[in-house]
Amino acid sequence: MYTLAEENYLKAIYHLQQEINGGVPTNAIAEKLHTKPSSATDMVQKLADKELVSYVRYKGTTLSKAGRKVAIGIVRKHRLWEVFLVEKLNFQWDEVHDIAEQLEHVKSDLLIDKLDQFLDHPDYDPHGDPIPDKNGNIKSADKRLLSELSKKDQGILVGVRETSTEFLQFLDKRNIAIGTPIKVLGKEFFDGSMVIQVKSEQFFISKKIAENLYIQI
Amino acid sequence: MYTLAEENYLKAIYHLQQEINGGVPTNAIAEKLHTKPSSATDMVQKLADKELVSYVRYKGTTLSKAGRKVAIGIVRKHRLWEVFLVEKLNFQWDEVHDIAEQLEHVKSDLLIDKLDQFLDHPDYDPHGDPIPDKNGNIKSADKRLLSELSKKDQGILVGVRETSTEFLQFLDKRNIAIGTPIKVLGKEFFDGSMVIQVKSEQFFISKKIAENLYIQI
DNA sequence: CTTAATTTTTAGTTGAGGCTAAAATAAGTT
DNA sequence: AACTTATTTTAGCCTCAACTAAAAATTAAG
Repeated sequence: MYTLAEENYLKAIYHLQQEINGGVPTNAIAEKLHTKPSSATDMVQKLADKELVSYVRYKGTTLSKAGRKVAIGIVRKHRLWEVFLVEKLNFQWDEVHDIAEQLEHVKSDLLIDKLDQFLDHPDYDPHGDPIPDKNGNIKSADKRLLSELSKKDQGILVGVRETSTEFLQFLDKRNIAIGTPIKVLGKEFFDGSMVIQVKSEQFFISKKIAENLYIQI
Repeated sequence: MYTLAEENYLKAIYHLQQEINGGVPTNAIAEKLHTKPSSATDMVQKLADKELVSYVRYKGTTLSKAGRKVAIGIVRKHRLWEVFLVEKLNFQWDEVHDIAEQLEHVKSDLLIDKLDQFLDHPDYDPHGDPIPDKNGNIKSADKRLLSELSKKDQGILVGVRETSTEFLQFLDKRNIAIGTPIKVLGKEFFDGSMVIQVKSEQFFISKKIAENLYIQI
């Protein structure tokens, strides 16, 4: 069994690997976990001793096969609990992250099996992120960032990259949710801002917003 | 907020106070938490500093009002989660204790409110223990131990004192569950053993068994 | 290609929560 | 009352996972 801290580090490294190619920098890990670089160095060295990551001084950290397995297990639990909170307990999608962050560390394989069954084996969590199956396989839809689309492109919102309350409520306020069709009406080369069509309304959005929305064409 | 260890100590002291009159002995706390007496001394001193218990050297520990409030909060969470596990996820009543022991430490008042609502405000957990309400009030049925009854007394099983897998499976095997009517057919003065009638069957049970079954007459 | 800035690591502390071994107090017995 | 036994506490130490301050390695800039 792994400690709370170990699980959190492995999960953080896993998520950072999705965004960065090559080894994950120690500072990036520290920042994600709101801790100091020296603490992160300490922990990745311990994880390397346990063969959960491979770590080269000054070069960064990558998950080993065993480490990835642990990380994906945590991600699976996190996302299943999020579905539970939204679908069964009627939480809003912007309220569930912190609670799922606690629930994901509860240890019982049987519990997760039964929860998965109770929720009818969902494929995606409330933010559109895929839920790994029992064996760690992840359905990866070929989505892309809204910011990468061009004028006249259109598709369906299938996920969000940011899950902060502020961002999710920004979307709620504009009636933008997972499954909502979105069309690019215009794109400004200078700053990457866009005008998009959402149902019968048009919105101006900054590049920063567009970089946090995943669209399936 | 309280640490995991603090919560566990407060809960243990709470449960021990139900069984013992006067201050709870340090050794009893240590035994309940599978830790050493010296560790227990350490912790109760810290809890006393925080005014969660009152502690007198060599005399024992009792919960303060604040400490009791915390303990009852944990008990409420534990029992609600047990109901969830049995009613919604189809766990057996002997499987839920360890998992609830983890879930009880998840911190979110809103979560517990919503869980309580989802479960339709249950009054008792799967072992027949009352679930404290949001304000810490507990419905106390006037139950008594089967071992205290005499020949020809009868009543309904409303709770169990032990919650170990072994004991609960012992009951399952004999089709004895919460709500089952039980009648004392005979009682041996020498060792406190009994013969009881359960539905159409009769069982011989030792004093130890009878001391762990709560009956409402 | 040397210096400056940045990133990362090392060394040494801290606090929580355990432990062992030894000392102190309380309780029970002659 | 004195001695034995059981309980409880103290003292000192350990591990985990954080921290600060200082050193070292890497990268960027002049």
